[in-house]
Amino acid sequence: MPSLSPLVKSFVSHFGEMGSRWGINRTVGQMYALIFVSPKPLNADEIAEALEFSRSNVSMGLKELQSWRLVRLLHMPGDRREYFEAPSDAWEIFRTLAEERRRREIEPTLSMLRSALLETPTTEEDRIAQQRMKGMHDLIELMSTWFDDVQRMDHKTLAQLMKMGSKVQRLLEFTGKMKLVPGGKASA
Amino acid sequence: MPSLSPLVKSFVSHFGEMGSRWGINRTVGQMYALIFVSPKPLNADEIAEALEFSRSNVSMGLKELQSWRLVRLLHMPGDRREYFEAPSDAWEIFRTLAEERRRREIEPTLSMLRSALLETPTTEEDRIAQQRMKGMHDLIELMSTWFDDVQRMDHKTLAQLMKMGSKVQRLLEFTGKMKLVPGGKASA
DNA sequence: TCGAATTTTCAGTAAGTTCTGAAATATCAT
DNA sequence: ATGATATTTCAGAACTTACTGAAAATTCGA
Repeated sequence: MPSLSPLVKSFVSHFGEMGSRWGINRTVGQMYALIFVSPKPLNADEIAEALEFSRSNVSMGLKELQSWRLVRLLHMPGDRREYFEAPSDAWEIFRTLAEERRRREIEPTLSMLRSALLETPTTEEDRIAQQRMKGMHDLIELMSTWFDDVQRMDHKTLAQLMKMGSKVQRLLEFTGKMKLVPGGKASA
Repeated sequence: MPSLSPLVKSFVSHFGEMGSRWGINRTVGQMYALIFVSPKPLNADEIAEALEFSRSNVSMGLKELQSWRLVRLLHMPGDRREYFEAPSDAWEIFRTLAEERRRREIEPTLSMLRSALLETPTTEEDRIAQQRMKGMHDLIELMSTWFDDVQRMDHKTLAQLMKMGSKVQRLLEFTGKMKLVPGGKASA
């Protein structure tokens, strides 16, 4: 993997920048980008060489990418080194990211909010604060369960739905005038 | 705003931590949390005192929050100081955040990907790299326009839709068997 | 078990960021 | 205009995070 093509170089460096706006750091972002576009799995030395990072930095970075489940570890027959590849399906990546962020950010926030909502407010200030926290809690929870739900749909349906965009609204209005038969089939 | 209640304190400090996993820094996260739960608009001195930050740090932080459009500047009659409040509607906050992230992260990424896709790949490696970038580009674009669309729906409908979750799928399957009349109404 | 190949750890340093106090600037009532 | 009040800027200090090289640990074939 010696000297990257300009195409790959610009992709890699963009992900470096973006990564650092995100929780992930610049070099880790670059490592991910490199693995993502690589036609074959890469080992740590190849990554270190291509990006000119120290071997140990690459080792740390790979650990982090694994903790985000963004890369998969695998072995090549007859080679003792560890190789890494990234899923190339964008939907899958998105799902993984969403799940991890949920676990790391959403869940802790929900649980903080829930315990705040259990307190009995003693002052008017606290009453109002709690009210706002409730609004935030409810929205996060709504989105969260929606996401769970939707995540279980297959790509095709999901894509179809997204392409409809706000047209679902009309559909919704229309079907509001029908009764949905309990068995799961609708009838006019 | 002297000495925060424990309720507010824990909310504020959680947002400090969370903020720093995000692009925003710890103190800015705390300032936002404080403004969000406050029953009335706050001025810079009140924030500095409540959180024990230097006045100048508060000034910088408020600038940043304004740049994210998370707080609104306002004046109190007969008071020369600037006061800040945060929208308390969680949906509105969510929309604002989504718009800002889109502008700062999604758009630049899309444009990087688009220009990468215009290149004619010279090697097999680049061909494959480009193919993966295309997958990523298409997904981001799909989500992006979907988001635009959905954002224009009113809260009620959106909430209704989200509460349905994956049940929309059934609806979709069912209506797939109907013809949608061009005029905008559906008929069986 | 040995030792070569590979990966991980970690202390120290480099680089980057956040925060402060002091000074500069702006705003407004008089 | 003046001065009192409010806000911003900015250089440097304090703190945090990222990165490296060297050493330690692990793995595995022979």
